[in-house]
Amino acid sequence: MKKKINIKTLAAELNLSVATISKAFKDSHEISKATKERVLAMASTLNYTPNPYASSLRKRKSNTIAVILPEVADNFFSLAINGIQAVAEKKGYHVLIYLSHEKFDIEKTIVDDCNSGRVDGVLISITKETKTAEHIQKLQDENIPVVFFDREFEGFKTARVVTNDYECGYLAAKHLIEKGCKKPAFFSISSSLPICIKRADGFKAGLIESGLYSHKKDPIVYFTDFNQEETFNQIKKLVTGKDRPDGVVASVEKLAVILYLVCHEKNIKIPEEIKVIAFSTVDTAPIFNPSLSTITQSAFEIGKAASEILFKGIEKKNYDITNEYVVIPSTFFERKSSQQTSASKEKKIK
Amino acid sequence: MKKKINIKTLAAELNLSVATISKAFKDSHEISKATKERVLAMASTLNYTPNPYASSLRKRKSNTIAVILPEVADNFFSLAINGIQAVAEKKGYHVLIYLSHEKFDIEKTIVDDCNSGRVDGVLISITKETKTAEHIQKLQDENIPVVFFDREFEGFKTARVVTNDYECGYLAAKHLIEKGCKKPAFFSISSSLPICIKRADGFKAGLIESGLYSHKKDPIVYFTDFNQEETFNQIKKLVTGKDRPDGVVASVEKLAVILYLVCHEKNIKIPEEIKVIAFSTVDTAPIFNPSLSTITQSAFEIGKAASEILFKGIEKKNYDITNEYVVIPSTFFERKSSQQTSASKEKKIK
DNA sequence: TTTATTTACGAAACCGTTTTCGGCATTGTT
DNA sequence: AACAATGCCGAAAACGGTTTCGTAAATAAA
Repeated sequence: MKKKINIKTLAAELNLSVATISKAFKDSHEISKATKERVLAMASTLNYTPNPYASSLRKRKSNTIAVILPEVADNFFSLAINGIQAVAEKKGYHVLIYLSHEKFDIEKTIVDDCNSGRVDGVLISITKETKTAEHIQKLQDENIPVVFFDREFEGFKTARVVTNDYECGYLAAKHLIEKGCKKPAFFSISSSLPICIKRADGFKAGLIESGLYSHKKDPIVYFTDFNQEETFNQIKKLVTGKDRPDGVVASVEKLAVILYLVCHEKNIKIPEEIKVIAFSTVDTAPIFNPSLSTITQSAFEIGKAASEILFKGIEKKNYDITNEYVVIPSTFFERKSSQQTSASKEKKIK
Repeated sequence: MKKKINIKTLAAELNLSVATISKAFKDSHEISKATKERVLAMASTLNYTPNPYASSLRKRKSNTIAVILPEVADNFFSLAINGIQAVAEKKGYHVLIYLSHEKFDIEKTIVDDCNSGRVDGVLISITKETKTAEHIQKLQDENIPVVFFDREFEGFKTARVVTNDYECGYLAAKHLIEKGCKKPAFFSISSSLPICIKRADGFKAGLIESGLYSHKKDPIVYFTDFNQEETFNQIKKLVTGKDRPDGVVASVEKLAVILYLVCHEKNIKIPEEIKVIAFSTVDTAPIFNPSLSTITQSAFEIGKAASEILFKGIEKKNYDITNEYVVIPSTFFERKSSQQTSASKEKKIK
């Protein structure tokens, strides 16, 4: 067990004070060029690396940010992490990843921990269960900048980076209707998540505008449990039952995939019998059977933008980021799953 | 700007010494039950959270691990992160994520930084460029446990968690041949990454065993640049040229996806004209057009196993993990993309 | 009653940096 | 020659916990 070398041993080795070493490392003007070189040289031969925790303690600065996600199963968050990492790396920051697993309790525990000086800022996408922002307020109270990305908490004043969910929901509805759908449905995973509400509201607005909205039959279908099999059966029932939808907008990728599986099993033709559009960042959509029309969020850009705002808040200490509100529009990729078919064409002509 | 409360203010508030507070928090037997309760109560009303860096500095323990990945674009690493996080969370550890972007220089910088006491252990999947393990050796020298997962560095003594690459490559080759392929090819992304070499070697062994291996025409095709378009053209050329393969094993998901795109564009029928098997963890493989046969790594389990070994190394200080070698077998999902077709059947019969 | 033991707590050193402040040369200014 | 300015460096006090060691009081053992 060889002795850990620190700034003191370096100082002793060079017959300098620790203060000098420390200053030499940050290229202070107080230190002569010659001395700096000596220090650097010795540091490299001794394999010295400054202890980040001592430094953080003294400077009250961690050079670390936290990213709190509901889960990383989805491709969206993978891409977002890339975007975040890209700018963190450039700034010389470290990034801690936390998973809340869609549980509010876990989210709260994580957020509270972030309040300890461990991080200089936090990026968060809230869980489906999150109904209050008190825990996040506490972060703000301690002057730790927070920015929501993708999944925000409404009615709470913080920086946010989201996509144009309402417009996309609207666009999806109009598109399906234009392609001949009479009874489109919206598959949602939450009745409280703003991201889902907005998409659903936009969708509903499209229906209303086209005179296809009926209060008796809510076009929004909720899939709130996490069990894949359960969801599969639920969709199967819906899609094979009477009054089944002839078009579906899936609020998340997973629901579209399960819908595809059901249709394959039940031999229901997409898009002839049912048209599908999904909110999704999956890059394999073009090779689905049939290729899947997607509303694709710029996940990387969202992550990037969010962290850029965060760093503004971190670096400019008396700069208020809580008014920052960035909307990064998604793009619609029209593919076969929502194509007009001869069957629907005829109906339209009739 | 309200004053940050620390253990000292807590002590003052309660007329106790800081030592007592500190001990109360770790439920020391030296502290009476009554005092502990007073401390906890006051801590909660004052919203006190101990400073982790002060603690880490003194204890020489960070309760943090590093995960170094080449990239997180692939679904594999998303799942692996989940597995890692699952056990880290249980142990009360924090996880830092680093991306090397397949660059050795970046990897080295990251690894060197990990040598500062910032982390108690590191999980790493090396880059394609990594040809030496000196930087990792330095970690070991400082008694920081390291475990390779998925992408290991061969000939270096550390804990490793991998999958049965050779066997899978062999199996894939045999499967294609059995289904009627006469000229199968293997799409690789690296000629040095053990993971690719092993898969390719297994593949080659399958060919040799079936008498289909020819030295004149190496069945291993390399795609070493990162440009999607470039790769697309390369594959297009290969697949439309003369002497094109009638079967492909893709060493990574991305190559299979691009191959699909090429085939769709060029109207080449899968599996009739070319059969495809991919090493992939993508969960949408069943709904590809056609559904994709995959050799699926248990990414979550690999991450989980790797971090469990790592924590063994962290917790039992004089326990040598460098001999740990876990192989988590992948599972083969046979789907339509590698199905025997009437065309190939006839050939076989002839 | 005396002595040993246990219980409950405090004083102070320590972890490895950063930062303030002060001081001694050396150089520049009148 | 006297003084100010500058360049270069060191001593020491933080930062906020943890840990060792000591000790007074309370209890148990003799």
